[in-house]
Amino acid sequence: MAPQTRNQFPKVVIERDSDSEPSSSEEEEEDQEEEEVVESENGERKEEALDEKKKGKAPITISLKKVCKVCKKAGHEAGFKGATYIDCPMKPCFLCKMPGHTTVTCPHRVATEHGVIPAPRRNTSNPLEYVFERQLRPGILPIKPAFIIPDRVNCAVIRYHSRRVTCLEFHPKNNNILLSGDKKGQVGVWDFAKVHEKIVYGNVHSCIVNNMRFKPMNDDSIYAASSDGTISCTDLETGISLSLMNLNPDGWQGPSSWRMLYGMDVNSEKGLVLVADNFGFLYLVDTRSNNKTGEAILIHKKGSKVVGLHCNPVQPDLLLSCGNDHFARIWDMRRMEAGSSLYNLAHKRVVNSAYFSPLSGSKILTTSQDNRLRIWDSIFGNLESPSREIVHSHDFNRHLTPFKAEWDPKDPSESLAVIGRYISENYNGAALHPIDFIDISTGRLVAEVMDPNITTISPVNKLHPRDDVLATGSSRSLFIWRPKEESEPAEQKDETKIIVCGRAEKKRSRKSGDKSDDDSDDDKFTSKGSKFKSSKPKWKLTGCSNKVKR
DNA sequence: AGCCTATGCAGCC
DNA sequence: TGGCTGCCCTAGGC
Repeated sequence: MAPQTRNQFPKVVIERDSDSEPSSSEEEEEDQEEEEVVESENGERKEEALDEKKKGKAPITISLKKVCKVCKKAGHEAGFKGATYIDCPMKPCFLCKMPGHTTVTCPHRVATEHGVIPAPRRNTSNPLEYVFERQLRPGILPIKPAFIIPDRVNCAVIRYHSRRVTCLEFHPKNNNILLSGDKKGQVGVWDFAKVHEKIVYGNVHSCIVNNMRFKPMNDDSIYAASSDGTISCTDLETGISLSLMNLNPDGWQGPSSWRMLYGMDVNSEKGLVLVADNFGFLYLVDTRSNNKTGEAILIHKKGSKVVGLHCNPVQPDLLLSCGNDHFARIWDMRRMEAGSSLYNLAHKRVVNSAYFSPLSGSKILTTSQDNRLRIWDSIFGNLESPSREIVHSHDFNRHLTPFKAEWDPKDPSESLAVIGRYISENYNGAALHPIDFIDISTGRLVAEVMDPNITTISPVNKLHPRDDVLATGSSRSLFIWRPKEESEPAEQKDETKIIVCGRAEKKRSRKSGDKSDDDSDDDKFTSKGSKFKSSKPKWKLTGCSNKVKR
């Protein structure tokens, strides 16, 4: 099956604020040439060589032996051809991990259904399930309303953070405030309605911010868990941060003792912040006294990282954890002790995230590094095996923030999830990594959302709790997506507002190494990173500087 | 344009 | 258990 070019980009072209672009006719010619090349490569290569000879081009012994960049063996090639990635046939499929075929011919890719492996429906006589079916199920809409997909970039801050974005959080009340944490330990507060209003607090943590949660009863403050081993509580107005817990009071004593905090959630009923570390332990912090309560509890394999914690939205006693020991585990908060989990949900690889469904709390959605999403339809039903597995490309890569499938908190049917895609696809000659909306009740790919300007992978995504808005963290940039307005001729309505921050971290020309008062260059945001021609990015760019407050 | 690097996990011994 | 090695689509600086 030949790789296909998919999707036409809407001509949502606004305006350029510069005349220094190369003339368009030139570019178009180049575009055509490139297309020819791509086409010929889809066909027979030998013919191509013959053609070359006919044309009289010097056939300098470009050895006919093709050497694969991936496995180094001769006879075939792998890697990018234009915007299409050709797999090495010697490796198992990059998507589903099964041998015998490559990604291009993977059944999970060819099928629009994205590949669902249904689990056998077992009859259970579990009384809890009966209660669930009687009492909770009627509250969940049997007919799904049409999904509304935010599929158009409304505004963005390019290179907002100085390192890649690791987590996002919407403000619980103020609809236009987005928080973002980064790998360097900084926290951004952005008002995306007043696009220019934004700040980055530089002194919150000393390395990766792994999770943020708003403080219940005081939505001016956030908790953050970091790989520096501390939980912070930061005032969003002032940026003043206090540390609730420090697991490395003696500083760096080597990697075998350095504790990092990953999973975090707040249980407001119990007045607790729950955090877990890279050695398998859970810690509880009282939100009133800001002090650790009780002893650390081993909740995953000793020495393994616990990457996610989630409190059930309707049953405050239920906790869900997941981690590098390939398990997601369900706990009863009333009796937390090592080995006392209610259920252990097995995965083939590391579990990047595990979330209860946002409204009923009765479903579980997990993202695992084996390129599969797993869904358990009812926590009161049979939990021995997932109800469905959905093959989806979200491989682990040490340089990327781990992918996490996130529920749409507004979907009354609790069936829409969003997750970034790792593998790229050829969209009009550009290799782009879309953000996928998946109906987890069927495995159907509802929408793949992308923009020719975003050439980087988007592992961090969050759907707005009230509005039809998607926030994306991709590399160091943030994007806000809204639904395309059908009624308007997309042409001019609603300019896409893009703010481009400093080109890069400033050289430490000044003693402090701080760049807070520098004016950063307003350079173009183009798809510079892309090796491929793409539809021309034509967003109007607004230059500005990025304030980092320390 | 092309090299370099940060640094997570798995699999091997 | 621990140390070492290798890794299929990174991103961005130099």
